[in-house]
Order: sequence, then structure tokens, then C-alpha cells
Amino acid sequence: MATDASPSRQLFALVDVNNFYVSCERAFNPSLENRPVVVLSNNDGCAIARSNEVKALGIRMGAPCFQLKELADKYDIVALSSNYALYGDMSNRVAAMLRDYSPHMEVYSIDESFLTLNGLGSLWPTSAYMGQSIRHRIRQWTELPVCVGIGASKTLAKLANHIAKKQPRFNGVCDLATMPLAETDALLSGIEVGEVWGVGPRIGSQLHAAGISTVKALRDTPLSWLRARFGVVMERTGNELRGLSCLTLEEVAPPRKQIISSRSFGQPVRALPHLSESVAGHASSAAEKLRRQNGVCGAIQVFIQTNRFREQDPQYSNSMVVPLPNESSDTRLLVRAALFGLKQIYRAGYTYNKAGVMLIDIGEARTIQGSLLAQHGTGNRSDGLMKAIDALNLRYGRNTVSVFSSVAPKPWAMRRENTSPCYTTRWSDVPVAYAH
DNA sequence: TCTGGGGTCCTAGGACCC
DNA sequence: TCTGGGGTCCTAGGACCC
Repeated sequence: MATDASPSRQLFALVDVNNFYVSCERAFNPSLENRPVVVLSNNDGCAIARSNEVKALGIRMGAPCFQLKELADKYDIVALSSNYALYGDMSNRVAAMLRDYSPHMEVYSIDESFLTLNGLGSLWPTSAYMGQSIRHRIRQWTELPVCVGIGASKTLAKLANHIAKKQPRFNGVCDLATMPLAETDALLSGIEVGEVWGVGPRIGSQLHAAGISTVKALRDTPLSWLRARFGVVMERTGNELRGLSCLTLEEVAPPRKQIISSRSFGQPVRALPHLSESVAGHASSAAEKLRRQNGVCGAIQVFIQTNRFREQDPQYSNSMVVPLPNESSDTRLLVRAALFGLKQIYRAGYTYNKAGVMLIDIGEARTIQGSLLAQHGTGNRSDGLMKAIDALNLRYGRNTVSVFSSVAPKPWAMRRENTSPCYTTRWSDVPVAYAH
């Protein structure tokens, strides 16, 4: 039996729901099928999802609603407010079904997942066959249309998915990994370079200016040039396009490093009390998200903006970072800090359009387990705590330290004045029950 | 009148330290 | 006359993604 030629050879599939939000709406309202449909952002401000019919009309992603009016009337476009609870639920269903196809999966976004297919070759006649199975099953069980792209790197799987979506002859599944080189080259020569994952508008136009306008041209560009011109990220993209996998599958979503809550106002806002109400709400919901990931943050940033699209109005935007004396995820503390910051940056006389907060300097809320305390807590209280903190590599001022009274050894856990000055402030923040 | 709401990573430059 | 060099941390800005 032949062994795998190269142990580092990778095979990825990207499964992506077509026009996700629109497809979710259609799943529950079949009369929307074959009609032009857009889903609108909060406040019904702009289009954030478009059906193929709407895309064909040339309506951009993010097109403001009022600009759509005329076309909407003319072509009988159905415009729907967004329903994120529904989309989240549908997303979870799709992800659950995909787990049956591979032991290793990364949920990349609300409508996309990567699977690794390494070592699964014997389960299916071909990868494309598996792709069709995914399509049929998801369609049957959720009514959602998906496309599947397969490639030797995540970037190639993304590209394959794009091809599967755009070119009907692939019937929704494109496998670049087994495609003959000549065919791949022909295909990539016909795709605009901006379609590559990691090539945005800026780099795209610079590539065009340098005469690199197709995916094939980018793939064949020397890596050293990409590195020198655009940095390590584009060099990596170059490698990925050549089939050298540089991006790994992230099966476990890492905790957020920042948490934002912000929103445009439906109507113009001028007065501080109105802003305060909004900011307090944002701080509260951000704190909730933070606690959900068992986090604490060291600072909260608050920001306000006027409407940048109203050029005739005086513009003002500002932000302030308010540090917290101790890391926390406490709603009241965060709201208080955010409102303090808001007062500092608020200027009367402007019409505000947006406000929000960002939690930054996020760490993990850690707990010193009883066993560790017992292990280190044999001396006086401050010694034991100090050792335990060292053992956990905690740093003063960055983490919440909690001790359970039920397991805390008594001799050193009794009296506040026995603690070293360094930790005195911490104890005030610690959810410890001292009474025995 | 009305223009989304989240995230990530990289780089350059300055402050500061030894 | 000759006036260091390596390292870290922080911030702002720019690019990208969905």
C-alpha cells in the first residue's frame, strides 16, 4: 500500500451558504424564491444581504436604503429587516450537520465553515462527491443552498468556493486540488485578482497598477516581491495560492481581544442625556459579552461621532479610554467608567449619529483553585497567596483573584490587615467570604 | 430625511530601560 | 575627534475579513 507522499499535504473544504441572510428568509417564506430580495441593516439603513437577482441589478453591498428606492419600485424588490436570532439559529444547524463530515472543523463566520479532509479520502469516491452530499443534505434539512470549495490551502478552498458559486458548470462544488494544472491555470487566468482572500480594494488596485490583474498572475508573482511590497501577509497569501498551506484550522474560537458595542442612531441626537442612555446600554451589553467568555477587561473606550455623510454639518468625533483600577467585568463599574468618559468627550452643539464602547485590555478571569491554595498556603496568608499567584503567573492588577471560603486554609485567610500592602487593594475586589 | 456592526493582524515610531 | 545598541511596550494608522 502506498503511503502518503508528503505528511504536510493539506486538504481543506470551505462550505459557504449562498446569500446567507436572504436564504434564511426564503427558507421560511418560499414566496420569496426567485424574487429580488435584500435584507437591511439595523434601522433599515442599508442593504447587508442581497439575492442573486438583486446583485444582478448592480446593487452594492452596503448600499443605503434611500438610494435603492427607485430600483426597488421598478423591479419589485422585497426589502426585509434583519432577524439575527433566526440567522444565528440557522447557522448553528448548518454547523452541526457539517460536523458529520469531518472531525476537524472551524466555524469561520456565521455562514462559512472550513473542514479538513486529510485522511478522509477513503470515505468518498471523490472530494467533489462528498461536496455534493453536503449540498444535498443541507438543502434537504434546512432549505439553505450552499457551495463547496476544495483546495490545498484555506485560500485555495475560498477561491474554489468562489468558482463554485460563479460558474454553473461546477454545480456548486469545485475541487481545485485534483484539477489538472492546465485547467486550473485557465480558470485562474479568468478571475480578477481582487477575488483572492486577503486582497482588498487597496492592494487590489496596486496589484493592477503593477500589471498583476488575475489570480494566476498573483500566484506566479515572486514571493520576495510580494513580501517587499506588501509585507508578510501578502507573502503568505502567495504561498497559499501555490498550494503551500500557511493558515491553520482554528477549531476552537479564541476569546475576543476586544469587544465592541455600538450603533448608529435612528434619529439625530444632540443632548448628553440621550447619549448617556445609549452609552450605558452599550457598556452593559458589552459587559455581558465579556462575562460570557469568562473575561475581564482593564479599560473601556467610549466614542461618539457626528454623521460623516452630512458634509454640510460641523463634524466632531472623539473617544476616550478610561482605565479601570482593577480588571473587571462588572456592569455597574463599566457603565460608570463609560459615562465618565462620555462626559469628558461630549461637546454641545453637534448632532451625533453614533455612539459606542469598546472593551480593551481583555484578560481571562482566573481563579486560584483550592488545591493550589492548599499547596501554597501553608505559611501566613500573604505568603501563600503570593506563591499561588506566582504559580499561576498572575500579575497584580490584571486578574481577578478569588478564593473559596470552603477550601481556603484558615490561618492565613482571616484578617485583612495581615495582607501585604500590595494585595490590600486586591482584596477589596475579591469575592471572598471571610466569615467561617 | 435616510449610509452596519462587528472583528483581526501588521507596521512604524516614540518613550523608556539597561 | 570619536557620542551605543538592544530590547520592550504602547499607540496610531492602515490594511484586511465577514
